[in-house]
Amino acid sequence: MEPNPISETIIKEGGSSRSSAKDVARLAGVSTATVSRVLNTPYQVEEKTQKLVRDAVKKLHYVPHGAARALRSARSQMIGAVIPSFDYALYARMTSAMQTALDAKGYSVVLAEHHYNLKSELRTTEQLIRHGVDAFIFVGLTHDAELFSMLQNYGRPYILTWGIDSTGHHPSIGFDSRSATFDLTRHLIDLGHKRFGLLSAMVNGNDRATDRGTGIRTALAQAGLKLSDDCVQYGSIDLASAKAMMHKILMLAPSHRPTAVMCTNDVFAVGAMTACREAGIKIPDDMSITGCDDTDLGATQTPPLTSIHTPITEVGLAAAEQIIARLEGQPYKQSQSFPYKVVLRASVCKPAY
Amino acid sequence: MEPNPISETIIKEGGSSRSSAKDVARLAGVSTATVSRVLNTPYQVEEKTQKLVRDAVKKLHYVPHGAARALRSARSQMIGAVIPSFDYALYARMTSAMQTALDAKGYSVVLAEHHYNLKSELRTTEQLIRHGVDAFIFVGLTHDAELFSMLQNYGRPYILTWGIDSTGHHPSIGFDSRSATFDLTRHLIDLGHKRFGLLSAMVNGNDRATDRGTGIRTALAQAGLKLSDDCVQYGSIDLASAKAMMHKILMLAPSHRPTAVMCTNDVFAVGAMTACREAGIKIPDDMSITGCDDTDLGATQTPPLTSIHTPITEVGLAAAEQIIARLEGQPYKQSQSFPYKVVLRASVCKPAY
DNA sequence: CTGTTAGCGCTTTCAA
DNA sequence: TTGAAAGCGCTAACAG
Repeated sequence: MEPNPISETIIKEGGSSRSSAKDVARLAGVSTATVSRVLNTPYQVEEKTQKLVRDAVKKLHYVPHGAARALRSARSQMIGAVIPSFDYALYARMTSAMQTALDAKGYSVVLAEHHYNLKSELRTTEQLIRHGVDAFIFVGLTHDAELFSMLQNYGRPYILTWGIDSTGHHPSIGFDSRSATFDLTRHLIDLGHKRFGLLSAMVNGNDRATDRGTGIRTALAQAGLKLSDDCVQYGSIDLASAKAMMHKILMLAPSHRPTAVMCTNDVFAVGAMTACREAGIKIPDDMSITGCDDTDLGATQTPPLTSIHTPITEVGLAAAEQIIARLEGQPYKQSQSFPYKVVLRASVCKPAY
Repeated sequence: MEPNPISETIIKEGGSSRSSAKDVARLAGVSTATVSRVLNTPYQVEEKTQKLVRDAVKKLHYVPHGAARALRSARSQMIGAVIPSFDYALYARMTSAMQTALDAKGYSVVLAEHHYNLKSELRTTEQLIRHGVDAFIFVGLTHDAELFSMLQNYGRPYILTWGIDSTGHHPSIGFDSRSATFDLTRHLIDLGHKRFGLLSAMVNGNDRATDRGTGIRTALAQAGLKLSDDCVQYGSIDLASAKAMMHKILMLAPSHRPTAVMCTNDVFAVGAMTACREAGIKIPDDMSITGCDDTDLGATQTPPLTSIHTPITEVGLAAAEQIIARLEGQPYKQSQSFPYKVVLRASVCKPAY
């Protein structure tokens, strides 16, 4: 008996192994090229043939092989998001916004954290390039120099977020952190505060924290004030570390102790509030406290935290749109700035004299 | 003049386009097969040759082409994490834990959200399969039936998290939500509460919310109590929605109004606290409130929120380890359960009579 | 509008 | 221990 080609087809249909374009082509009675066309450039194929192919695709549960497509077309449809940390609500929210926008256009998000370490960011990005990621979104303007040469070398478009690159070297989407904290500091100065404290994220390679600090110092300097060294604490972004930092400030002699403590993020501010509560220090009467990023964590405190609303969803969406525009050769803006908003709440008031 | 093959090599070295195994082979004076061996099975290559190749790799900044490798070896080293939402702190934290563990083993995490929609989860997973993702981590036990057949069809290993599959059909890593809320409810009953309220996430396809509700109802039933319909509210997981839900409950006649409101997550609980504050209802004296997941958001409230500490970092790490074990054919446990912990804080007390 | 053919960059036999 | 050569599944160029 001759082997029957039809029975082979039938076996394939029921089989549980992955079906290929070849299988679809055979079932539909066309060539693999036509299968590819139906999926990628359907307008080049006759309606009737399309239906034939689509039916076969459905029947076989055919899903094109991404790696093969990526290899052939040099495009993987994957965007890398390289983020400092997932545990900070705003980074998570930005990623979420990006993912939604990219998913809608058929791109997938490949995710990596670098835990505020620029060398780790470099290594991780290299990994992603190796995995075939087409383009990148980074947080912040400061990065390892090698990062940019690597991206250039592999022809990978990228966008920096959370800041605006005034040198114009890199495409960027963000907001003016410096001016935001400047404004907020002015407000505290206007209330009559003279002695300030600062809880800051480690500034090493973290331009968001650096800029936020700079905005504060600039405003103080203009008012003839300054931050004394023992009123400035640096730490990692978690509540325990924030409490410890604030505790140190509360140990200062009352005549030295700040009447307002500003924080480069809401987590620090909430940790500071907790430390004050535990020490019996009243907020805002004995101590004014401000945060940054306007998270739910801060907004729901008692009293609610004064903060700066950063336009992070907008940044995430814009970054997604722009990276697609670059990838698809459409026009795009070199840099975009979104407005922040100072949100005054009951965690600040005039200093007690 | 003859074209000079050496100058061609020199040009390649300085060029900015991506270098391939061929380029490395040429520079090292070996074949591409040897380049591949040095990178993947170095013990098969003589030390001296290895050095030659590695030097060339460094000089050319060679990074293997992931798609080509994936195509040839049918493994992309990418793990898909399909998560309900990034905006919920605990999912972000789990993803973070997974990413750290997977990154250490050379795997990348590809991320997707489905916004609590199982059909969207199915579509998104198909996308990821198409992109060549090797294996998957999902949240929850309830999924579209087609999801499992698709995974089977494409031979993709997966793990369900945040729950324990008692049927043994699917590998799972999680904790016993039902028993956790049962315990907490018992505590409130012991305090003397008789009228309960519940703020729950939409239970449609969300087994975490379903189980949490079941635990509560079971404990109440055992004590001869029940949830009256107008004391149960369903909504999406954000503060505004939570406040609105709690507001409805506060509108009930005082004789009908619950003395304790339990929530299937901390966001709801904090929204409920806010609503109470705005309505002048004292917590815990006039109203006891409980959450679930023990987030910073709840723990830093005034008064601090009673909640359930869910072992989510452990789940994330274990899921990462297990998925690698499956992928690499090592032994693994079919299902793992981690202990939760009820965390009693000042947001609950005896009911006022 | 559709089929044929070549080849993306790598890994993996098979031979030497 | 190494090289030559085949081919993973797909898309793009070229014919027809």
